[in-house]
Amino acid sequence: MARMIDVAREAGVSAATVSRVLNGKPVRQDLAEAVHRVVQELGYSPDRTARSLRRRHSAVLALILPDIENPFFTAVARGVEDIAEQAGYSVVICNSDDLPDKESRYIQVAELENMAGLIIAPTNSEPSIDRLIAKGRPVVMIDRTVKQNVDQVTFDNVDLGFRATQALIERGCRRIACVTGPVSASTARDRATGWRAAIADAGLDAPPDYLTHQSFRVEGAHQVIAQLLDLAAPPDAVVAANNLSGVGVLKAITERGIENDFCVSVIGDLPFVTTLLPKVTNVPLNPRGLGVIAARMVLERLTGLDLPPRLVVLRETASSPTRAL
Amino acid sequence: MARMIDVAREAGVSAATVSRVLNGKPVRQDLAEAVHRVVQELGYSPDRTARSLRRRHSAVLALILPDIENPFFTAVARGVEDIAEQAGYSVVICNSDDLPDKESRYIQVAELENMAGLIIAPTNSEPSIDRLIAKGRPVVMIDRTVKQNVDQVTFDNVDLGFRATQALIERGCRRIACVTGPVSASTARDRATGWRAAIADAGLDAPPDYLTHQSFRVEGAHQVIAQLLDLAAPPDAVVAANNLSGVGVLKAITERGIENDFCVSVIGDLPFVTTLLPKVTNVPLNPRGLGVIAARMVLERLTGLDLPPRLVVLRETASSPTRAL
DNA sequence: TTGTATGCGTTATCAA
DNA sequence: TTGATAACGCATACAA
Repeated sequence: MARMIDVAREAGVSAATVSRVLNGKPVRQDLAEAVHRVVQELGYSPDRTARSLRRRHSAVLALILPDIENPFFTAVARGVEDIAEQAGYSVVICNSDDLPDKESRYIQVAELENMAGLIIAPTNSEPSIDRLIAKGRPVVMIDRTVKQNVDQVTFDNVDLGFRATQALIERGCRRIACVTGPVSASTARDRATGWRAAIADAGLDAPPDYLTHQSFRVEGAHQVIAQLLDLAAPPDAVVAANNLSGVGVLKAITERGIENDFCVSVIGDLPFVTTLLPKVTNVPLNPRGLGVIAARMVLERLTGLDLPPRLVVLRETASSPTRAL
Repeated sequence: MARMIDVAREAGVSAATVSRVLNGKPVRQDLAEAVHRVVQELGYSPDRTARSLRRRHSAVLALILPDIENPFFTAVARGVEDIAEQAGYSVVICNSDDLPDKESRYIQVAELENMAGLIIAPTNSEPSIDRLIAKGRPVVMIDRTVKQNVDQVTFDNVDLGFRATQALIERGCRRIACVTGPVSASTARDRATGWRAAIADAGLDAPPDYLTHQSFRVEGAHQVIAQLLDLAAPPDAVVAANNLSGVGVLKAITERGIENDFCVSVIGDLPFVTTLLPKVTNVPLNPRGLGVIAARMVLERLTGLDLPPRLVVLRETASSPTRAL
């Protein structure tokens, strides 16, 4: 493997000059050209580890996700990767499984591996990012918000919950339940708040039983529907607060054979829906865009932007919920 | 940030001794204990970058996948991550998009970042892994095979194609088409071979038009079905060679309203199928297991196993295709 | 067994 | 602007 010193010797300059050429620092024209030529000849490329050791961080961004098997988050990952790649960064995707401990461990890994920046869809209410911040590493929270004063990108989740519920009300539903995610997730709480607001706005009523917190996965929602339907006054519709909850709800009502008598409104896009489900509405989201924006924010910080932390709220432009498929 | 030298001073030993303690090399009992205590006190942990620079590789495994948005591959990733994590390795997931150039670039990144090992679901017929191999980095190919003499883990794809087709024949289908993936993927070729063998075995016939190569994604399969159905002698059934092809096929026939007159057999598991699709059979796979085995192979090599490259073929134990859902 | 001294490949500092 | 040299933090050959 060619090293910088080899290039230097071959080009008749010092290693320092090679380094300067490679990093776009001012160097005499002819020397720079000579260096470039030799770099080509030898197929030289700098050792990233050594570079990291000096620069105190490596060209890797960490992306910590609560569920790598949720297409919403793989779409986020795609957005992050696309932007990061353009800028010469790789992306480490870590799966926290919505477990605070696992998330903490990955944050530590990001620190110990000297990763350049970190994007987290947080599970902890206050992820321990102080040391990373102290080291000047950009950290951006996505999807779910935290109280810490740090860059964040999120959707307008109260509004999402409101619109998803409103769609059901417009269809004539009157007893609308809400299947949302873990209380630890701000998205789950905020979307439920929107649901409650829409109910109140319409002068409707919802018993406490109608609000259920689950994991944001298929199984949780699948199971909870059974309980909802067994209530003395069962709902005639449900708001599923994320895509996988939506899948779980649809699975449950299809199994019961009531898919034509029960309305479902899903926040997000149903993944790989293969058949037309007439009574399903959804509020589309743009997870890839979320990733793109978060990645850009990290890169901005890396290139020296020194502004106070920002909170970016993505307001979907779609004026009304659209059909699935 | 505490450094090794700080620990050494505090414990009254040299940095070399601290290093030895941390790496399990023989050190006098009391000194080792002192070091451990100080490590605790200071919350010290070694700088991974510096360690990488010395060890010539870092505690990161790269996993290059052709489509991070395909649940089959996220399940593979999960298997890899679970095993890698136990062994103290992080996993970098890279998305090649089935583009040879992008794959090559990521292989280069893995080399330049001094990653400890590499797992690839290859797109190139012969990925350029020579330099990595020369550096002693374990490389394992998964899912798709290559001609190179390197560790590989794959399914018995000919058999999968055979069984998927056989299931349709048993149902009484006679004109069975095959929607498979790009010719560059051995899985796509082998499953088609199995399809052909099953057809021949049953004394049936399939015109050349019945074999179609597409990207292994929803859209390709979705579009090709239109062409198949417009043939003079259209098929009455189709084998979809992977999960996303299956989704595409189901989408197409549902749109045409012929979902009850057309049989589909899918190799792999349909992701997030929300409604019962009566005429769909599938041959289940275990992508997570694939990832687990590949990760174990990499770790074995990392801990010094010096055997010739192995080819592991996973034979599913399920004796007959099972229903979707 | 321990410590000293050196090297890993790069970038930052400083003097020329 | 350039080059020599000193870090960066760790691991190992060698000497003690």
